[in-house]
Amino acid sequence: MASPEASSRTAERQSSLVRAAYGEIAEHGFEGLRTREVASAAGVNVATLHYYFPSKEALIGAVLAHAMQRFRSTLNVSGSVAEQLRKHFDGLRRLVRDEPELFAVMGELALRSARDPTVRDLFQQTVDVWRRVIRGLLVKGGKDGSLPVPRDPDAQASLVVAAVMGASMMPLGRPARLTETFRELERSLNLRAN
Amino acid sequence: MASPEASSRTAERQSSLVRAAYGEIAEHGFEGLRTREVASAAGVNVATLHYYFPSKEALIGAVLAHAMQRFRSTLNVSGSVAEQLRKHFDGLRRLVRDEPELFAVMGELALRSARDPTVRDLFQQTVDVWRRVIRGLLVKGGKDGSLPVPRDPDAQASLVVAAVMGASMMPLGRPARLTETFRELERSLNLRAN
DNA sequence: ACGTGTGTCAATCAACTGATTGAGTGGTAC
DNA sequence: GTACCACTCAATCAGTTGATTGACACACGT
Repeated sequence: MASPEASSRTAERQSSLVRAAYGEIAEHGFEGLRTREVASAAGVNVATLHYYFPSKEALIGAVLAHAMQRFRSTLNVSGSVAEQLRKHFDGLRRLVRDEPELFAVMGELALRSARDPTVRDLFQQTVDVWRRVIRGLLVKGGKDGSLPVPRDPDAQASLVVAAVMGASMMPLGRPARLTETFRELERSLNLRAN
Repeated sequence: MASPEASSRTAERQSSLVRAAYGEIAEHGFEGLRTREVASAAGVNVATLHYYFPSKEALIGAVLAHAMQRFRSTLNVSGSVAEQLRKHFDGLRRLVRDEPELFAVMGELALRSARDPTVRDLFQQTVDVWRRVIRGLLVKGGKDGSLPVPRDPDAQASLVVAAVMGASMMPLGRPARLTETFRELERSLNLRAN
């Protein structure tokens, strides 16, 4: 044990490498992810990267965990049911605006999840939690009368998840499309008057 | 000119290489696309591939055109407006079931379109045509009374596009999710009674 | 002063990748 | 038969990639 801050220093270096990899993936995709570039962006040597992460895959695993945790943090909201749903959408809107890289990375992870079991497990689990939260809110809103009783809460939740993923993780043209999609989604859930 | 079928033989070889590349992308993504594998899957030498396509990028361009044309072919439907929309969704469902590789490839192309201008142009254009077709049907259905007059046809069309892309191009868990999403989408457009 | 463990780097390795080369092969025209 | 053509291949090239190596620097306990 060299010093008391040794572990925190290690954690910081790892975090800096993960953030660098995160940015590289957002910019170039997995296809263009190079350990040299990651190390360089983090301001260290390639060997240093391999000192903290035994392999490229281990680094990707850390990026995966980081992205999923980042996304899950948007699921914690409070208030009445309708309010929670509105807040959830507002939070997503803000996240898309302020941190578009997160969705670029999540899109890459989504496609990779079809081939990489490690990615699939955590990614699918996160999406599943997300869908259950939405489903739960819809059902709860139907019970307390703040929303119409849902005929098919599973299907509604699936639609929300699919639409948000499609709109945010794939480049669909002008950003106006994203706004429209969110607006219509809220209408279809009776969260909007107009 | 060696023989009258020389050009058709060339076209066939090119097509076979494109289909091979198509399958490779569906299976391994752009990240795992190797010219050697494509040539091998098509049963020819790497040099033969480069005889028909000057570069890997040219091959990708051909795959792009092939995928987009394949998708556009689902947009041609006939009948009353509501019927056209229903047929459109049925066609999409069938395509997802019978040709899932198409959507895997389109997902890869969608992400790549953020970085590759060539891909972006054709891909965005295709998505745009798609959205306009849906929007047009919704408006027309409102006019002839077969559908409710849409408050915001642009937003509705955007929601459909986003939801279908999210549900079909990204692995969202069990296939039931896809069925649910389509069902709810049809409900939100008043194409379903229940 | 000395030894030890942590962290960092330039240099290098083996494997891989897109692309090219030169030598053919078989068919066609004359 | 021979000159020419489209086509194919094994072998190879140059550049890239993830990962490793050996040397070195620094802090700290003794």
